[in-house]
Amino acid sequence: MMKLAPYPEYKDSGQPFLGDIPVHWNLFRNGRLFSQRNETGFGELPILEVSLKTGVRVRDMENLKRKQVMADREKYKRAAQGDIAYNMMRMWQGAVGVAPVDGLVSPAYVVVRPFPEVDCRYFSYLFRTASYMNEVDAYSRGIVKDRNRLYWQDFKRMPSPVPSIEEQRHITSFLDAVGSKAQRFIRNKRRLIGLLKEQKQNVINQAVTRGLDPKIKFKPSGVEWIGDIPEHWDATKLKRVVSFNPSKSETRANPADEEKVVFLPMENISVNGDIDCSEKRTLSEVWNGFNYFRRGDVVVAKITPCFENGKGAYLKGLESDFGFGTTELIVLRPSKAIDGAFLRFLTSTKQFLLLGEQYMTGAAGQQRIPSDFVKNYPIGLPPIDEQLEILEHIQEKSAEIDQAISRAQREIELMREYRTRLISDVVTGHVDVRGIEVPEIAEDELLALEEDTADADDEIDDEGDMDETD
DNA sequence: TTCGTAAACGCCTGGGGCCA
DNA sequence: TGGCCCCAGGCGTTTACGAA
Repeated sequence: MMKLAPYPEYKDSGQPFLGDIPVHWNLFRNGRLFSQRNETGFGELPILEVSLKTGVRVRDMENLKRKQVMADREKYKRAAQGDIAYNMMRMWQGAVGVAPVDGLVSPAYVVVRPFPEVDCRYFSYLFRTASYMNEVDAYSRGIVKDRNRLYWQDFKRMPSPVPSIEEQRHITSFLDAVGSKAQRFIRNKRRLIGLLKEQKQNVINQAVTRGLDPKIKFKPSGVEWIGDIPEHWDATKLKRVVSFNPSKSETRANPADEEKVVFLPMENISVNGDIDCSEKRTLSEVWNGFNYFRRGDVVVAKITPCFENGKGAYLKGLESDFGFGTTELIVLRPSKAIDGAFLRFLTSTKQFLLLGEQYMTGAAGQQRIPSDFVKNYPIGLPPIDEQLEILEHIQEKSAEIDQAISRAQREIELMREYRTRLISDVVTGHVDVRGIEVPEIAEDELLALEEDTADADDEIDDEGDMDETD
């Protein structure tokens, strides 16, 4: 990260949200920088949309995700290339951007045309800073926050810090370059996280299907896609060591009782095997129509996409002795020959999930895994002592990998914080970037940056599931 | 008990209508 | 034109329910 210094001299802007600004900067009302463009009757132009995520872009009419009701294109407003357009209902959330081409926007949007001393990209950065959005909120009107609108009359009263046009351009180029660099960093970290997750899965797969000692003798498992297994392991099927969907009559509980037990809907089971036991229901509520299980059982989701995502859990930490859950689970009760945690790993391996996908039955989109597939799933089974050693090994290796993943996720968060803070500091004049040389950025890199910057905020909580197509 | 499928639900994005 | 309310529609996920 580069070392940046403040400007040599400052003056009071008179605006609490800005504080001091460089002495050579101006503070103008937006009405001094932009005029409203209210032109209609250009029905042949492409439709533009403004959203919180993507700023302004051309709407893809051929691959519309939703059918937009478009009353009359002639009533849509024209936004010329380089104008700023904002969604008046969402401006306080940052729904603003620069029109990439001449196009049309909804009559509910506001289009502003820049005067010659304005570089719209600089103002697009400024308008999306947290402090400016707060100010927008204060200038917006509406009876509830969610419906606050920023009308042109109010927008034009808002003050903005204004460097010279040359400095605006330099700042914009600088921020584009920094953003591009940050995005590359984040992309690489995401790749790393993806690889680490894969590595963790491989550690598990390797350990539960081939054991820990690569030097021992192997024998053919008899199943082509499993390959060889250690010679002293049993080649068997899950149904030989697991009982399926045990009967609730074993609880000897009275179904009419008002006793409360844990209830697990699908959403309370996570893909990493954690369960949320906070939901409790009475026996009379759940006795009929739901799946029964007890502490120490293993559950596997059978419906798409839960199965494909590997949803399932080892119910070691179930808060009540037994409980009930959605019928979209298969309940597996481990025998003495197999440890519950080992069983959970076996039913979350890549092989199990990929093969299971091929056996899915039912209507597209809502398929289920047949219980026969699970019952007849072939496995290599080590002696119970060895299973425990394997579990210990997985735990140790997973902890190391999890640590590396957390570190990478934290680095991404820090980079985003740095980028956001830097943009805010630069466009409000808190740091001086005039003397810093800006590297050239290719146009396609710039376009990618615009998309990525918008997407990035959504991905913060879920780094692993991102589409790594680039 | 298993399976097929409709429907509910939440989230998200964005636009239209009505009235003053 | 402004102010406000409500609706449309996509999509993924999950539940509910009835038939086999």
